[in-house]
Amino acid sequence: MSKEESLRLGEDGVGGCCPGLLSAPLDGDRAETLAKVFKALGDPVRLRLLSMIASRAGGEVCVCDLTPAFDLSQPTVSHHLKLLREAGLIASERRGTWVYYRLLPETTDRLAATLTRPTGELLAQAAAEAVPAGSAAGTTAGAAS
Amino acid sequence: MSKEESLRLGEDGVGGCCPGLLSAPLDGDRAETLAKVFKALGDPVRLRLLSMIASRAGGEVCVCDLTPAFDLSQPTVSHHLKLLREAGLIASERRGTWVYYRLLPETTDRLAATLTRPTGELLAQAAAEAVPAGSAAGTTAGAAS
DNA sequence: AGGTTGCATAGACACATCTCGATGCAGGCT
DNA sequence: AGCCTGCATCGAGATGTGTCTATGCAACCT
Repeated sequence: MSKEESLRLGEDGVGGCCPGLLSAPLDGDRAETLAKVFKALGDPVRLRLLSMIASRAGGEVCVCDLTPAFDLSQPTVSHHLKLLREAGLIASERRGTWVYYRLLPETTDRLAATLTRPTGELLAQAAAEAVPAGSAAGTTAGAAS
Repeated sequence: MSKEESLRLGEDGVGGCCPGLLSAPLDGDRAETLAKVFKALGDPVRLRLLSMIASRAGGEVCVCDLTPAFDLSQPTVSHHLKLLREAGLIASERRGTWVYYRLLPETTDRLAATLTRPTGELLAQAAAEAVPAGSAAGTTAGAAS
């Protein structure tokens, strides 16, 4: 359990190197890696689990608190936790009888960065919204047929 | 096609109202809605499609440019585009013979916000990283066994 | 009109995923 | 030791997903 094969999004996701989804075409390998993390988030049960873990005051939640919060069997909840763990979104630690889960914020931070548009576009949009309409007729290149 | 049932993440995702995944436990309905969008991102082909669309200079891409970029049949690419559309991530418009897709940045913006930690935690972590270790022994409540 | 091209839809099939009950294993009790 | 509790893993069954070929529809071009 200690030697889990959890995902690494690559150190380059946030630091300014790799531009994220929205600014460059994204090669196949990175797409594959990213897809695994998004797939882990693509289930309402896992989203609620992650949310419960992340929003906990102490930063940790006992599985014994998570399981009864769902209308699912204990093995099913355990299965979902495993997927979140393998996606690198959470980590677990056993202390005595109980197992505690905590968020790995690096991963969610990197995901958020991946979904964030380059600053240039944000500025452009802000400008476009500031000047409602009318004066800008033809700003988006030549859309004429 | 114009009356698609694409998802709305709710106007509250970003404006400061709803706190995102990581700061409050996330009720079942919101989890369900969010999961659909993440599920749409949980496939490498769709990630690459979204990336190609989002990073295009003019903001639009013709399907005729997307399809040959993949080692997949035309209906398969069309299917993936449909899922991205139904998730509210992209929109399509037909002009003459060709169909053009463009990013809906509101959705990715909201997703990024959903994955962003509340500012308090960011500050706390920045502080923790600034002061490497040693002086702070016991800042995280009582984790002592 | 007839033919051609671009894209979407329909139906089918292989494979993955979600869920469960049964079982295993670690740690704490009496 | 023996038992009980908390969590993980196993194997099975139902459902969902990704992909294909075949087909349909819209727009353009003789």
